[in-house]
Amino acid sequence: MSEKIVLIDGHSILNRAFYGVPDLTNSEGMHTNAVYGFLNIMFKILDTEKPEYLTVAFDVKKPTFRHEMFKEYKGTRKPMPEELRQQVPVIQDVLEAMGITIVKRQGFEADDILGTIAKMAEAEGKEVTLVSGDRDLLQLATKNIKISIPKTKKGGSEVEEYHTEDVIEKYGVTPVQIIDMKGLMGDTADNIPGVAGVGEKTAVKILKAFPSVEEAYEHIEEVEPKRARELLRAGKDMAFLSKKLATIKTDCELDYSIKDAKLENIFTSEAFEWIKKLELKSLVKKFDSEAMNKAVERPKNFKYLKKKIEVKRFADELIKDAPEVVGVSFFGDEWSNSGVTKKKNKKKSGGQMAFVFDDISAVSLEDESDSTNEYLFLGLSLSYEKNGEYETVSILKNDETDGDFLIETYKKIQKKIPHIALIDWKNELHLTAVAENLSEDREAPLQMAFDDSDLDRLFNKISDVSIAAYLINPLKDSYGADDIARDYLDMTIPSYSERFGKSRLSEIVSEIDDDYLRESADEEKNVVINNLLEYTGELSYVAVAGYKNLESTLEKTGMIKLYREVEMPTAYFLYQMERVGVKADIAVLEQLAKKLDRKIIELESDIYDLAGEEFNINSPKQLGVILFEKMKLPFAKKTKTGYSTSADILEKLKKEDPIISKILDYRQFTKLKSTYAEGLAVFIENDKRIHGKFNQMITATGRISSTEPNLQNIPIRMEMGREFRKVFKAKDGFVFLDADYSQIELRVLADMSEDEHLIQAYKNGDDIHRSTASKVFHTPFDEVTDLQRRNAKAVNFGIVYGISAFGLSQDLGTTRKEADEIIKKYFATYPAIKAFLDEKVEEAKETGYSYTKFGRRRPVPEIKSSNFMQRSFGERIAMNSPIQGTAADIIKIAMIKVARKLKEEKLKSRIVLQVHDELLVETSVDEIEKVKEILISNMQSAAELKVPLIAEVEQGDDWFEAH
DNA sequence: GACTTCACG
DNA sequence: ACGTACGTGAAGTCA
Repeated sequence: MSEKIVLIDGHSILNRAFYGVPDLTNSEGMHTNAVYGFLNIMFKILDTEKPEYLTVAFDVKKPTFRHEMFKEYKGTRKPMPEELRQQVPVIQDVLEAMGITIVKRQGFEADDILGTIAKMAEAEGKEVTLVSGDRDLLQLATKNIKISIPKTKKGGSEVEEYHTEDVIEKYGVTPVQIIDMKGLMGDTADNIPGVAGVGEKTAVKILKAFPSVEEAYEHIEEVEPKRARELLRAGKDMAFLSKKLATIKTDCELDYSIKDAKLENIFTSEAFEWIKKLELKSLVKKFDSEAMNKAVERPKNFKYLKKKIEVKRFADELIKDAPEVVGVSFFGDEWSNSGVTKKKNKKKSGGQMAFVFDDISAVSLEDESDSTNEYLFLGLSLSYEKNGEYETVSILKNDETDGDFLIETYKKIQKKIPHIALIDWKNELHLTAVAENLSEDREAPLQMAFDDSDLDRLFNKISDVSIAAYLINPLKDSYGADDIARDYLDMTIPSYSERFGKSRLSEIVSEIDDDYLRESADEEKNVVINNLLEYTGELSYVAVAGYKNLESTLEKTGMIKLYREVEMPTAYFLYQMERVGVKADIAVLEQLAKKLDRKIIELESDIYDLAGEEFNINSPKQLGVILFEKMKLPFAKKTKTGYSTSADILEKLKKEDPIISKILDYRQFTKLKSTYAEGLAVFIENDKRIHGKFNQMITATGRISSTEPNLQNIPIRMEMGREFRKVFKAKDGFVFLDADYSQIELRVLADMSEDEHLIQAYKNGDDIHRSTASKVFHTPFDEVTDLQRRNAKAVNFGIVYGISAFGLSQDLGTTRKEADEIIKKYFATYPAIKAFLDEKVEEAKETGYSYTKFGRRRPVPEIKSSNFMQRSFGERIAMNSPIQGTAADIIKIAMIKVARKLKEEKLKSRIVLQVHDELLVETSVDEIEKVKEILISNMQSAAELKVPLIAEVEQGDDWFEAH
């Protein structure tokens, strides 16, 4: 058996993959579909061919000789779409990471390179498989050179294969004659002109009689039919030029030798990194665990301390050495007390955060006495530089080295070390609190582990690399140790799930704990122990090794101030807010649930009666069939995977049939019951409070998000739903003060756009929507109608969202044309706003980012898309993000100012919720006036805008009353 | 796990 | 011609 070589036409296959695979992007907005398709095709070919050698050829985007000759023909070609162009260097990097030989040579076309190598290989007696998406290469087919053309058909891909005889069978000419064919008939795809008037039929006829174009012209008198003869005569120059253009060269001078293209293991760890970065999850399986775990470069010098005395000695020495910075990680599990499976964050994929979020349907492991503990502390790791190298020490919590002891040790170290680097400080604060057994007193969440007597000092001392990475790119979906290592240390470390699968860290620890202490572990256990300790060590190692790079990037991008003065304090006060929680009255919740239940049951039977049968009302699919097929209601308006039954569609059908309003009510009530009545109940802990999470590293714009449960979407707009705000109560001796900003986003717009009209209106304290209506519709201020005001309000919202005529028309219930008119009038009235929005779009196009007033940035990759819809989306993002993001910055600043003031004044009042433009403060009755003043003054002075920043405060015993 | 729907700012 | 408002999270259905 002779050896095999596979040659791939890089651009052609990438192109085919791009158009054959639906658009895919990773979490950063990188397009990956072409890369994904390319790799799939390549893997499939390698699987079937099992070659010894592999080479991929690419064109270089510079005019080559052959390009030069017919660039006037190729000049008409459409440029490559941006989404594809981005992927060209990526696939080359991936292939390189796989150790695959890539040939791209200035001055040569990929076709010519492939032709040359194919002939070279054939001459060496090898079997050649040439993979390309188009048929240009068929001329190279011989009995040793096979042309493979992958076809992307639904339900899997097929490959068309051509040796000499296959070409003859299909085209009626030999491979070599394909060149002559093209000389005669041309090739529209390649813009080869051919002889005018000669098509496939004639060309084949001629080439049946004469083996080549040259011979046909030599015996031109014998060419039949006569018409063809005349055409040939007229187009002689074209025929020869075309043939030349169509000829693939096989004698290029390449600095290439086949033995260098020897195919080795392509599933390298470098390639695995790429696959993870691109988030091509289905390809991950192809990499064996060896490739996954074999690091390019791995942290080393791991130590594990077990005895108290060892730890003490270590701490003393560390303090004596006094490194500038130490990486620290408190590790453990987050856990739930409710016995109910908590929902995980939807947005997680490849990497995970340092701690495991897993369900706890199983009986809790230990420590049942204190079921209010949300977190389980398991140990501590420290990492620092010594003699030019990093050393890392892990200590598991055990009977000797218990929580108190470890906290004491850490406190000692922290006091003497100027700088601490860590991953996800907020999480770590929770774990230190647990380690200290602060759980008894959650309302005084001042932890011993961190000296918070001087907050400025604290915020400057701590570096949270996760937050830094979020600021640098807020589009990622996780900022765990593995992510930081990959993105900033150029290092591969396994993610949590790669190491431990779905097990919780506490399970791993309890498995090995005793043996680890006794040093009596067998081989197998040692693997587990090492795995665990490596993992825990990496948490602090990555923090200390990565923080410099991250912080210098923050400096370069102008975000260091935002990081130090906004994000780090935010992390700290969010921790405090989570720890304090908000009181929830389960009795109110149960009452509401009962009320809803009664209504739901009633509605349900009414709906069945009206429909004439029972069905699942919650199934849009079944509902659609009932409404639009069985009941034949008109306007089965929208479809995607069926009929749309969304509220705005149903709303329009209300007068058609009484069933519609019943369904709308049913929807509303079941939503309230499942999401709020039942949903909230499971989160009420033993202290009668809900300790939701406020995530700082989720949103693209800088807002905070709320989960488990989401406390930022408690109903308010509908009467019935609004009742749920009565669940949230201030504890005894306290009331709620609820402070919210008035139209913060529009005020930010006024400030950033510097529009005089808007600024003046705000300075006057005018009703802003009325003012807009008055100006846009040329109506005296006092004569503005309700409709005009409503329309103006919708436009103001639209502006903030990144206006589009269609979106506005949807909202107003008018035509696109009318909406367009209104927008035109608006921009005529407020030219500075128009200029501002245009400028933001331009800026995003030029820099790739949107920026807030405080320097926070958001990448907008969509804005360069060749797809109209995507690009428009990018433009709206570019208009909205600076506004929404700046408002988010402002409320973060306000929150920090308020929380600091409460602390400085040693008040008992605490912020318990943040809802984007609102702060809810559980206020001690004796502090009401003071806190009111603190809220208003600090919120209003959070930013210097060109318009007044207004905050309004209300008071109540529950959230219903206070808002 | 994708898709719909709907709660909030 | 394209088919939408910006930013989130949770629950339910269905394959």
